[in-house]
Amino acid sequence: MDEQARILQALGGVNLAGHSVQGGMALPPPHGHDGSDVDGRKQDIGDILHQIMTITDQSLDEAQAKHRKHGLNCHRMKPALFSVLCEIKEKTGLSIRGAQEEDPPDPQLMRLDNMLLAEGVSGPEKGGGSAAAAAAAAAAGSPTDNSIEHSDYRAKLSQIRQIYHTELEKYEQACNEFTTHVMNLLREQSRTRPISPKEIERMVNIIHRKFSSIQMQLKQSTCEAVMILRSRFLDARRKRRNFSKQATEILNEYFYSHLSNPYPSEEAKEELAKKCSITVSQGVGTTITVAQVSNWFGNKRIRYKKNIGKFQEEANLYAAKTAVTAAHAVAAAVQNSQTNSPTTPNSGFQMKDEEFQLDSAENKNTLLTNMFTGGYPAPCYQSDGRIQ
DNA sequence: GTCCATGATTACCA
DNA sequence: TGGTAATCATGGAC
Repeated sequence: MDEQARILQALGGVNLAGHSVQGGMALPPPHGHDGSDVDGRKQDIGDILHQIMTITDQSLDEAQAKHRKHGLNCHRMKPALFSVLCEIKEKTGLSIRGAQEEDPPDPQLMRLDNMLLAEGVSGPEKGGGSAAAAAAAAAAGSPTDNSIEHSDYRAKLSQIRQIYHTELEKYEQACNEFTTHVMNLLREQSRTRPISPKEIERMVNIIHRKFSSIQMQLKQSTCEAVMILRSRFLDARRKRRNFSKQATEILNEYFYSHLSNPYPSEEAKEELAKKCSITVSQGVGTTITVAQVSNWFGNKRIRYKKNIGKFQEEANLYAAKTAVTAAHAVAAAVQNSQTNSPTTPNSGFQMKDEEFQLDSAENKNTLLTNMFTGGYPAPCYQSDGRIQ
């Protein structure tokens, strides 16, 4: 069965504008005739169908050039045939839509959206991702010494956010413009060829899907930029900062005054961390955590043990400093007529490493010698080894 | 750019 | 679980 015959069959049962129905085919009576000339009408319909089928195979310009468009539009059979063609096309379109619509949400897109939202790039601006920056910094173990880095991070994140939104706006604008253009074209063409509103809608959806994929690329690039930014600014390893001079002095004082047992307890570590962090409020240092104190002592023990000679001068220096501090304390005590007899520093500690014990014992002698040749009394120590 | 100092990380051990 | 040793990676002086 050829196309024309199929369409003619499809016309069966369709009432065209309330005209009479004959033999399953609704046909309008020819103007000025009684409608008995069936063969003539069939020929008429055949002609118009042929013209329509031909014109759909041609470009609009080509069709217009041949003045067919106007002729067809003015043909008395055009509205009826046109609506039938629309109906057929609608049925075809439905079967295509059934396979294409109702796509599940793309999990990759969802991940990207969630990440952009969490980083403060998309969604409402909430301080440019400072929460994310703070969370990452806290995870890195330095909770409050990141104000400068945070401001840099926020500035960069704000730039990313701005670029993202600008690009997104451009894409949306381009999408809208293109959609409008295509819709206008289709509406224009719908006067000539059978294009239903649903088909236009389907085309719009296709366009939106295409632009969505472009948007996804934008989101992916933005996420990558944020990840790079995070690793640059917030990665703990990259963010290593030397401790302040004051903090290093505090730690060294403790280390050299506890040389025979340089293993501060948790309480001592906390106290040291607190003492070191106080310098922050004076604006001269960085906050130091208990974990960092542990790291520092770990490194110090290893490096001291590896090269005692190198650290000898430093040890003497801190021994002298400790002695001075202790002398002041003792002087104050004497003034109060409270005669507390100082205990021997570092007494009663168990060494964890025999080799280290020997080295430290030698050094301890040096320290004590320095203390007493300098005329300073030994410092007072608490039971846990802390200086009073 | 090189070199050294140093804070952080990791694997391993007791 | 805390300490050691090796190593990485960065800061800073030169």
